[in-house]
Amino acid sequence: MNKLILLIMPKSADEKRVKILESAKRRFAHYGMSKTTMAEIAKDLSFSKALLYYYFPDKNSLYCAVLDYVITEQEEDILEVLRPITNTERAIMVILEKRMEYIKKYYNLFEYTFNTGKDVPEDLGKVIICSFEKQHEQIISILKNGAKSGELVIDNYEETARLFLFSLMGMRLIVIKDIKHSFFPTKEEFDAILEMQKKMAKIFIKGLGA
Amino acid sequence: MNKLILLIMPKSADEKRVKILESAKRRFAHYGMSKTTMAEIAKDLSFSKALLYYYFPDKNSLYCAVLDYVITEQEEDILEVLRPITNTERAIMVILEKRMEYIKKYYNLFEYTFNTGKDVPEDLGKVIICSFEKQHEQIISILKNGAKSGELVIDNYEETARLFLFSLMGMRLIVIKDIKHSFFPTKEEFDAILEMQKKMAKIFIKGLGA
DNA sequence: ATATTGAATATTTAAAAGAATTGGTCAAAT
DNA sequence: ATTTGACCAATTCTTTTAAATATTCAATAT
Repeated sequence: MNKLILLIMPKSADEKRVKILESAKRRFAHYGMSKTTMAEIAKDLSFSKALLYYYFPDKNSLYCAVLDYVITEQEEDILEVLRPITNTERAIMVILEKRMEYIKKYYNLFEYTFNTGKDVPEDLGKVIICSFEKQHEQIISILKNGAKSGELVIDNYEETARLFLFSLMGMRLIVIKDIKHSFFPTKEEFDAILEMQKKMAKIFIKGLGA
Repeated sequence: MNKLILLIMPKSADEKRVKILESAKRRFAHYGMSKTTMAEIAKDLSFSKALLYYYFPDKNSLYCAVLDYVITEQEEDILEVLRPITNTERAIMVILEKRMEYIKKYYNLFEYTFNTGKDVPEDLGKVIICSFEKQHEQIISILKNGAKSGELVIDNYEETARLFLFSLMGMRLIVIKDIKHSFFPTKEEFDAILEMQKKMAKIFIKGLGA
C-alpha cells in the first residue's frame, strides 16, 4: 500500500506542477509578468500561495519555466510543420509565419523578455539565449540543406545564420519601437512586420543563391 | 552710419545664433540632451540664458536645430566621399562607414533620439523622419545607379531601399540593446556592429544581383 | 517523509509631499 | 533689435509613508 502511494504520488505532484505552469501561462500571456501576482495564480487553482513556492523557488523561476514551456511548444510546432518542406525559401517563410503566430498569441508573455531595461536575471537570460541558439541551429540546418541541394552557396553557416536572424529580429524591434504608443500592436501591424520580414528574407536567400 | 549698422547687425546676430548652435552641439554631444541645461550653454558663451530664448523658442527647438545641423554636416560629408565611387557595393560600404563614424562621434546627441520612450515632440519627429527620408532617397539613388549599370535588378526601388535601411537600423538596435549595461558602447562594439552591417549588406546586394 | 496551509515577514512598488533644479517669461535697459 | 536680471512655472529629484506583493516558516495533514 505504501509502495503504491510512493509510485503514484510523484505523478500527482508533477500534475500539480503542470497545473501551476498552465495557469501561470494563461495569466502571464494575458496580463504580462509584472501585472500577474502569485496570489492570483494560486487563487485560479484554489491552491495556497505557499504551494506555488513548494514547486517553484520564486516568481522569476516560474516565469522562466513558463517561457521555456511555450518556447518548447513553439519549437515542436515548427518542427512539425517543417517536416514535409524541402524548398529552402518555403521553409524560411513557414518559420517566419509560425513565429509571428506565437508572438501574436503570447505577446504579453514575451514582452517582458524584450523590454527588460535592467539586467536580466541569470536564469531568464539563459532561457533567452538558449532559445536563440535553437533558432540559430535551425537556420543553420536549413542553410545546410539548401547548400546540399545546390540551392545555396555559403562559406560560413554559423555567421550567415546569425546575420539573418539579427536582421529579422532587428526589423521586428524597429517596427515595434515605432508603435510603442499602444500597449499591443494591432493585427495590421503584426502583418506589416511579417511582410517586411518575408520580403527581406527572400532577398537575403537570393543573395545566397548559387 | 545707421545704415551700416543695419547691414552688419543681422550678420552679427546670425553669428551669435551659430555660436549658440555650436556650443549646444558640444554639450549635447558630450552630455546628451537631458543632462545639458540651458544655463550651461549660456554660461559657456558668457551669454544670458534669456538670450538663448531670443534665438530659439525653447530647448527642444535648439536640440532639433543642432540635430539638423549635424545631420546636414553628415549628409554633405557622405555626398563628398561618395562622389568618385561608381561601384554599388563600394558605395554602400562607404555610407555604412561614414554613418558609424558619426554615430560614434555624436553618440550622446543621437541617443536621445533613439531612446525617447514617450511620444516625440512634433518637430523632433519631423527632423528624424526627414533624415530617414534623405537616407532613403540616397539608397534609392544608389540602387538606381546599380540597376542602370546592370549590376542590380530591382522591381520596386522604394520598397527595396526601405527594407535595406530597416534591416541595417534594426541590426544596430539589436546590438545596442544587448550592451545597454554600459552608458557608452566601446569601440569594439561599434566595430562589431559595423562588420555585421557590412556583411549583411553584401549578401543583400548580391541578392539583388543580375 | 511529502505535501499543504495560514499567518508572519521582507521586498517592491505606488503615492504624496516637499525641496531643488531647470525651463521659460517679461519688463526694463542698451 | 538685442540683451539682461529677476521672476514664475514646470519638471525632476528626494524623502517619507503606505500599500501591495513576494517570500519564508512553523505547524498540520496526508
